[in-house]
Amino acid sequence: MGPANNTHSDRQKSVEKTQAILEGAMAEFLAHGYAATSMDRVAATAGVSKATVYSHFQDKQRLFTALIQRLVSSKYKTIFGLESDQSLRGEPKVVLRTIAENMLDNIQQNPLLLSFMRVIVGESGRFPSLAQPYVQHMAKPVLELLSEYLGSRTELNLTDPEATARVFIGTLVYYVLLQEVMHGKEILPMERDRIVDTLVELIVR
Amino acid sequence: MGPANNTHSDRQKSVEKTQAILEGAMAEFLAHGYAATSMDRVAATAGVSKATVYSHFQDKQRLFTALIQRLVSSKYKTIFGLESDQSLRGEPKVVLRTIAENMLDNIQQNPLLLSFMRVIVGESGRFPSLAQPYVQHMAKPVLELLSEYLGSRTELNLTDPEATARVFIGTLVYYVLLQEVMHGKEILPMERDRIVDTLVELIVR
DNA sequence: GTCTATACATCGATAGAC
DNA sequence: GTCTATCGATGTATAGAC
Repeated sequence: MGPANNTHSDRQKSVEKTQAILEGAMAEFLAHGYAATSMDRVAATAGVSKATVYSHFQDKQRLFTALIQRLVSSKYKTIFGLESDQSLRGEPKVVLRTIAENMLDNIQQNPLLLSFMRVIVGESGRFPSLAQPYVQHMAKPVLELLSEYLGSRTELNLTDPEATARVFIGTLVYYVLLQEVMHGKEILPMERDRIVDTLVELIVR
Repeated sequence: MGPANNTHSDRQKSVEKTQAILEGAMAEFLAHGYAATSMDRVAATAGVSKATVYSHFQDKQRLFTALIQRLVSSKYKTIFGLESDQSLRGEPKVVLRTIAENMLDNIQQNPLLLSFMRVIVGESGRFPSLAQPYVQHMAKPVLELLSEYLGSRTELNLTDPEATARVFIGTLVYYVLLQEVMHGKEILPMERDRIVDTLVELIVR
């Protein structure tokens, strides 16, 4: 299976290379951010030459943009474990606890998500065109689904379900941000159960 | 004791240059992040030569570190408007609302704080030695002061004041992060009064 | 202490062979 | 389509004059 063994379609090989380039780009950009990542390292990690990278993506900005948009619109939708409405059955107390624990589990078991948070926040100044898809396709669906749920459970007597959803998600995001992303775990320890307990207790009663 | 009162002390001039360099470094690093900032631009913005920058700070990393530590340990302590306990008098409902509004005011009227958030989060992977002072000197004092306050107001009947403080601060930080830092204002509008109202209503009752 | 000039490495991007 | 080799620009850091 050498490079000269292309008896049939080169187009098929091309899409494989595209995938390899995107995977190399993911590893490098998530590890080092946009500016500190070189196209040489992307090419090396992808296992192709630099010229091949440029034949698939016009320049560094477009490669970075393509990567982030791909991450935002497909794979990472499952961050919050909130894809379907199937998980919304049961007592609100249990449902909310499950949502919170799923979200924290997914992040804790996937270190790339921490890198993704660093990059998407760190580059939001120079790449507002990437921050907005993040808001549109990751934050918005989660907040809307949770708002809808909180509003539908009239027994909770919430005066502002949308704002309450922000409290819920915001508390969890800040917890991960402080403990994991900013390495605050040792300096400012806090068991995650205390966060989840408090959140559920404040909202459900 | 003015800076012009030195007949021929070069040591006095040196500290002025040091200050100029740090100001130039602040403008550049906060605007472009660590990797995308060049020492040439820092020198130009500071109004000195590049060699002078290197005579005051050994290398780029140490300049960046010195800048961030300075920002963390002095100026930006007032972010949350929570320096003294004087603002903690009155009904909890009023006190909590005031704290939240002060914090949001300070951030909204100081765009450099948004840049600071982008940089401190974005570089937290490669500079854990900077993220930790941030936790130590900025997040921790605020959380501890608020925890102490929430715990002292026994009429609130809070089962976990520390975790409740995390809910409070986390909601506000996430609100700023989503609306301002990540440019979510237009896509996902939310009046800040709704956030503050909901937060106060959940905690005080 | 501060400057100008420069050494040396690495960057993004491209040309030309196959 | 993919490679090797390379260009021009720019980066960090330093040498030497004053």
